[in-house]
Formats: sequence, structure tokens, C-alpha cells
Amino acid sequence: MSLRFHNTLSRGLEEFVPLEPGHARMYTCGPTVYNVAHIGNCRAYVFEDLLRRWLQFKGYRVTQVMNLTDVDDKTIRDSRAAGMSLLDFTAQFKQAFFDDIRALNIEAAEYYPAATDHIPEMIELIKVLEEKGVAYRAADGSVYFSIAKWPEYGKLARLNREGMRPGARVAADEYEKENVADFALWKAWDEQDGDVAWDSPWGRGRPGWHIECSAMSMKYLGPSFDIHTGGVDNIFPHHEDEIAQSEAATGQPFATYWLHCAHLMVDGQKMAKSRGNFFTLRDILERGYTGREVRYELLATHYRSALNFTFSSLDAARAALRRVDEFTERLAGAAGDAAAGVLPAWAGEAAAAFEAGMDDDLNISAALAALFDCIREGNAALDGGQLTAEEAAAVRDLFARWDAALGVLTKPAEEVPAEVNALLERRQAARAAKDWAQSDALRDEIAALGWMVKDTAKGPVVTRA
RNA sequence: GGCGCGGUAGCCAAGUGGUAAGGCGAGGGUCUGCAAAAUCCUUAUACAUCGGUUCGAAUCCGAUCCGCGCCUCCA
Repeated sequence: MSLRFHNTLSRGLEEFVPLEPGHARMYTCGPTVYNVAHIGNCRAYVFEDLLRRWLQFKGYRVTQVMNLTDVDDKTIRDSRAAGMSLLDFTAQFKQAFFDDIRALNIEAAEYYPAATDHIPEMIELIKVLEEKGVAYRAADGSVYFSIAKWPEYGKLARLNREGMRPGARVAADEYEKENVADFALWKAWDEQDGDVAWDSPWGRGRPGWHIECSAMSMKYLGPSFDIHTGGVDNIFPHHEDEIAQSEAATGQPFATYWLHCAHLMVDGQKMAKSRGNFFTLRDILERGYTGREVRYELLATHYRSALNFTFSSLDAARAALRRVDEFTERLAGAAGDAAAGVLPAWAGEAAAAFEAGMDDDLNISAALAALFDCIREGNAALDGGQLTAEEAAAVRDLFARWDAALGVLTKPAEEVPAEVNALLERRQAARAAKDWAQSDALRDEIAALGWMVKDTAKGPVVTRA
């Protein structure tokens, strides 16, 4: 079956056909580096990573661009409050962002352009828009995009202007705009900007929020590319504005497919910095959960469904991963050094179901169902001694292929402290002597160090509790 | 007010016309010196409500109730 995605432009499923055969080009809206990302932000990055990995699974070469927004109202406001330069202030959160995506096993994109490194490109783009007559300069020196000159405005968000409530959110300093929905391409310097300003044909100032994504996507992906993603809250105004200014400037279609992921919720409400109801990845890690467990939790719900975050669901994620780990370890033991043979029928069926599920707009639930079916069948076969080493190796390789797409099946290696190993050896000696009291006491000591002993046919194994 | 999404067993969650995947939890068996872990099996008459279309509806249509999101900070 063909690969299909839900396109926000059409609100329906469409077969994925890249502009350039065999090559998928995608632009994924990245973080505004004024703070540490919360796990709602992380959900978007995990979704984009799954998309990227699935495209690769399907054989596409992927070129992904993720921008770093390091100049906007909030970065300026907070850097000044911190008494730091914009560059120094945002650098620490860029670092935090890369730490987070590493903890979540997110593959690196090909490009991570920062807005402040692309001011000339943005200025050039705004000049083009001005020449084409869709931008105008306001009295204060700011430059705005005129939606009145762009009839297609609203095609992504499908907003009708009559129903729009012009309201409190229209800032007082934007009264120069011809239309309330016009958006800034270039913002003239004002006092609150401090020393953050660049020279431009329109005087000192800084770029508007949306222009960076247009300028940087064009630079790294060309005027037209395949996939643009972000959270649903970016549909309007951010992505709508990107389309308007990009297509007005180039006269060519911008992105073919628009994929948006739904929000992460807490207690039934959207997780957002402005609401103060957020957890950062660090918060979760400090509670003893691993990045892998968080990744599973964020991954296991379809990207277009709201995901209500709870710690009990993280516990469920941990239990599910334990089942995966137990199986892959059994499998490795059964496979030994054997070369991969033919997949057993049940594994072949699971492989087909997994791929069909993922091809259907990344239906992760169907894919995971196939995976767990495979685990159940595989365990039963292992219990019955019905799995040859060659078959076990083939199933092991299947899991490796799946994990290239999921990035969550491989258990990170655990370093067992020498102290624990020493206790384990003494316990084995006690067990050999059938000194159960001593054996149990040693098990308690190991448990006190945070490790769990499991006696298997091949000897004891310890895992972190 | 405009636009849109969703309500499936104890919890999470697939499934867009033919009588309901999967995960967690729970119960039982196996394994074990005992455990733990694991594994196998079982589990529950689960499709918000009311109408309609149809031989047949979780699935299509209408209405209602409830929850959530967007409407220029937002992933």
C-alpha cells in the first residue's frame, strides 16, 4: 500500500509523492529559545522524528530543516531581564534543546538554522515582497504584509474574516496597519528592543516572526518542498502567513503537505508555558523516568489525537517497554550467532501489518499492535522450543528494522557497578551451598543499591529497579 | 460569535457499513529453594444520548449533551 499523510491543506489523506523522486524535503518548526522546552514541545519533535524515520524506512533520502527562533519578543524581553546579551541568553537554551532531543533519541536534522544568522536572507525576501507590491511600509518604519493583496490568504486555516474577533490581542503599537490581519515582516526598533537591531533598507529593526521560516526554508530546501510540520497552534497565524509571504515572493507553491500534531494535555487542558501547567523533560527525568520512556509515551498516541499526559501512563509505558526488552533479550539468546533465516509466518504477518499501519498516516497504534502480536507469538514459540536460531535471528533483525523507525525498542546498556557484581557473586556462592537465608540477605543488599536480581536458567541477571 | 476536533471496557487506545486490535491493570497456571521478574491463559454482554438511512451502523445523516482546541505569544 502507498504511503499516505493527512494534509491540513485539504483536510484529507493524500498519497505522498515527493517533488523530487526518492528525496523527501521537510521543514519542521523548531523551538523559540527563550526557555527550556516542555514535553508538549517535545511531542512535536518526537512526531517529526517519527515522520523522518518512517520516510527513511520507506527508502527516501530525507533533508530536514529545523529552525531555532532566537530573536522575537520573548527572547528579547527575557534576555534583557536576565541582563544578558541576546546571543548569550539564547545559547543556553539552544544547548538545552539539543540535550533534550538527544535524551529523546531524536535523530539530528540536516540543518538547524538560527534566525539571527539569516537576517540578510530575510531582508532580501522582504525587498522582493515590497517590489511585488504586497508589502507596505507603515509610518513607524515597520513593514507589513498586506493580506488584501493576497486573495488566497486563509486557505490553510480556513478562517472567514467576518467571523474573526478583532480584539484585545491586537497590540496598541500596531495601529499603523492597514488591516488588523496584516502581519509584520520587519519591525522597526523601539526602546524595548534594547541593543537588538539590524540595519535594513527600512532603518534599524528586527525581522517579524514568520519571515524567518520562509527565508530559511527557501535557502535550504528551495522555493517548493514536500512537507512542513508543526503543532496545530501554528496553523494560524504562523503557517498561514508563511504560505502567503513565500508564495507571493516566489510565485510557486510553498510546501505540498502540511502535517500538524495535536496538543499534549494536562488535566484536560493544553500544556503551555503561558498557562504555567507544563512539565519539562528535566522535571520528568528527575522523577526517575528515562528519556526512552517519555519517548514511548509521546510516540504511542497518534500524532493527530490530543494526548493527556499523566504519570500513570508513563508507568504503563515503562511496563510495555519492559515486555519489549524481555522479548528482545530472549530473542538474542535464541539467535546466538546464527545468520538470519526466513521469518516465521506470524512474524511476516506482523511485519506487513506494521508497515501498512505506519503507511496509513503513521497509525502508530496499528503498528504497535502488530509489534506486540509478534512478541506474544514469539514468546509462545520460544516457550514451545519451536523457534530455530535462524528464525530467531530473522525476528531479531525485524525488530532492528522496526527500531530504525521507532527509535525506542533498543534498551540502553546498563553499567552494573562492581559493588553489585561482587554481592551477586557472593549470593551465587550462598545459593550453591543452599544457604537460602544468606542468599536472601544478599538479595536485599543488592536491592538496597537499586538493583533487582532475576535468577534465570543461565544464571542471575541484575537490572536497575 | 466564527471555525474545527473528540466522547470505544477500570485506565490508555486502534478500528469509517458486516456483529469490536493492541498496551496497562486485574485473576489463574508455568517457572523458581522461596521470591522477584518473565511467560502463557483468562478477563469484562466497551462504541455519550436520542432519532433516521440500511438486510446490517462504533462506522453514514440529523439533533442533543459533555470535553477540548484555534480565531494574530503558542509545538
